[in-house]
Amino acid sequence: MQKQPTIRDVAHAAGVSVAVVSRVLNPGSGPVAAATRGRVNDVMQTLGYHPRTAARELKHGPATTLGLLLADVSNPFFARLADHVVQEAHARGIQVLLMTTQEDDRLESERLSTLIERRVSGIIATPTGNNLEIWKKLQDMGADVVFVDRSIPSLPEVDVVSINNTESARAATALLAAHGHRRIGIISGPASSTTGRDRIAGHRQALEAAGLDQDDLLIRSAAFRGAAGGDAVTALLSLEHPPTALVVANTAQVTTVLRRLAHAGVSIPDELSVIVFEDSPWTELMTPPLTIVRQPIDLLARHSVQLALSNASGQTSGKPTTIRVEAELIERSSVARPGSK
Amino acid sequence: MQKQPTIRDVAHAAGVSVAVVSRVLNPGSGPVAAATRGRVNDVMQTLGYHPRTAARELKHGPATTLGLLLADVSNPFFARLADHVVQEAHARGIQVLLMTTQEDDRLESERLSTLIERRVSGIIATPTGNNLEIWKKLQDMGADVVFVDRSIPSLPEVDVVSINNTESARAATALLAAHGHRRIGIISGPASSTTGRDRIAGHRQALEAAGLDQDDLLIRSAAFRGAAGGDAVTALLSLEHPPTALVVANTAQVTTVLRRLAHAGVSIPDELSVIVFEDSPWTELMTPPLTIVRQPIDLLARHSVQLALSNASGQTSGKPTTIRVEAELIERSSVARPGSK
DNA sequence: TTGTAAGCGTTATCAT
DNA sequence: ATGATAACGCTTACAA
Repeated sequence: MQKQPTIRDVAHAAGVSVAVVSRVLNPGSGPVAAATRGRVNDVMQTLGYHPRTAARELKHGPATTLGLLLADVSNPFFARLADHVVQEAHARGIQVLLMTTQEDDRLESERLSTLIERRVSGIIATPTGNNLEIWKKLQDMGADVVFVDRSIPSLPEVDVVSINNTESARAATALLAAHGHRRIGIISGPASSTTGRDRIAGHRQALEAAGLDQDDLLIRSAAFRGAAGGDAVTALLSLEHPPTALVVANTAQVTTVLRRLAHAGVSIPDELSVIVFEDSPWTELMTPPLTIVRQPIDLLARHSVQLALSNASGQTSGKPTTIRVEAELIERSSVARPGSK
Repeated sequence: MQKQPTIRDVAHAAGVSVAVVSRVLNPGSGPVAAATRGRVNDVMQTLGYHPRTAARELKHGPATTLGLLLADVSNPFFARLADHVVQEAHARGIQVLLMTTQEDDRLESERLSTLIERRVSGIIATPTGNNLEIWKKLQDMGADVVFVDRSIPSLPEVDVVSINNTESARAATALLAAHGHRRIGIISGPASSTTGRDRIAGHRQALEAAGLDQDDLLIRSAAFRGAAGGDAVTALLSLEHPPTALVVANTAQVTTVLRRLAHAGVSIPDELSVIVFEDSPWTELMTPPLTIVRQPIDLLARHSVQLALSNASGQTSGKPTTIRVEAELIERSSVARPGSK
């Protein structure tokens, strides 16, 4: 960008003082004669004047920028989350600085630093699970942090917005059990993640409620990145007693799991019933259409932005808020009775 | 965020002047005794000091923020583009302000305003095609704009990074023709978009090269948003002489098209051969696996960031740059000879 | 109603 | 090697 006109240029051209220009810039900050206002506005127009955000932010904290720290935006779940967060934020006149961690705590801490330096008014994040000290420092600094999707148990002070992971997984496994499956596998996120742990817990609850054996061999924690999901499938299939049903509770690994299943020639649902945590339009286009657990991404986004911003408004509620929205189990055709081959 | 320590607090606590602190903050900006540097660093550490970006930006223009203006991040293509842009930017130490337009020019112009106010060092955008005056003004201001994916023909001064849309569509249609299809349909983006127009042009080239009739009824321009793709399918299928092959060149409408096809009970590729412009992992998981046109998103992102930033560095090459990267036609199983039903 | 001037937190220029 | 101090562009008491 070239040398842009400043508020002084406008003032001079309009034959008024900078204070007056500032007042027409910020209506309500002081009186301005209608005639003057008109003239000033005209000048701004012809000069192509745009107030410089950096200068404004320098005075008061910038209640105008939100940091969105996601693992990765290639993952459609996070992408849609980002989309909604951005829209919610824009609706409130605030902008979003998008950062990604690739699930790498080193990168996460770097991103957090720049977020701090920018004095963002709030941070919405899917934490890697590490960098405990930094998160702590952040909340000590009075930063308005909201964890979305996942959380960090040892940081109970932070606001959290997510689905009820335990219940969602419980419902999925329960549906499978209700169809008569006795050997139900689950591929979830890493044990270090709350989503991974909670979904496994829900799975176990359903197993217990249905009076089924808890075979730990059927429970697989797969990393979010890489081919972990596919490997878990292979391991599961080569078991002496392989599962007849599978819950894929690791959204980031759904396609790798399905690919491996396809390569292995496993037919769904005849040989294996499947439920996935994933709500892409593609799930419905599969053969057969997949039974899924759908997360209400719009709600996750809305609440996250709300929290991140309400806290910023000084409404330090004191108590940390945890919002759990309901996920929806959508039955399609990838679940059948076992042995229906 | 609470009241944070400033450079003055650090200076005071370390028993030096702010100038010294600034020098340790910006190595190379001046000499600092090793001992002093150590002391200052310690103080910064214990005080938890972070230099405020807004203040820095106030001095010199912020070569530290990039605006990324996309139509919508729910679209996996744009999502992956965003992901790569963010990574490329971070690798260069610069941050990304993510904005979306929902293909709405009103929103686009608002977003552009805030980008201007922030004096971002560059803007990477998928323009709606309107707001001509604003884009013009932007380049007059010396802003570093890069159009990615699409462009605006009447703005030849702007850098553009995209695949060769004409050639990509030509290759797709040519493949279909080579399989013996004589009635090949195409569903592309709106005629107002360069991608829409170029891909249709490529389609026509292939038709001509193959000596086939140009039936305009087989050419459908569908809006990026909404159910336009599905409607186009219905229209195509109800033709007296429906196509035996279809190129879906509107990435945003691929799933709606496939859904409509599925509902209509059209079997692929027996009744209809299909090629889609889309590179989601899901395309390979479909039955049958889809033949696709893959865009090298990483290259699009890398070049975009490079251009947006190199221009910013004052390297005003003068001439606008247009970079066309090659898309890849990946043959899978959704294309067969016609009438193989 | 309008103008003056003191910051906001950094960087950079000159002195010392 | 270090220290004052004047910007940077804007907001905001406080005067006029």
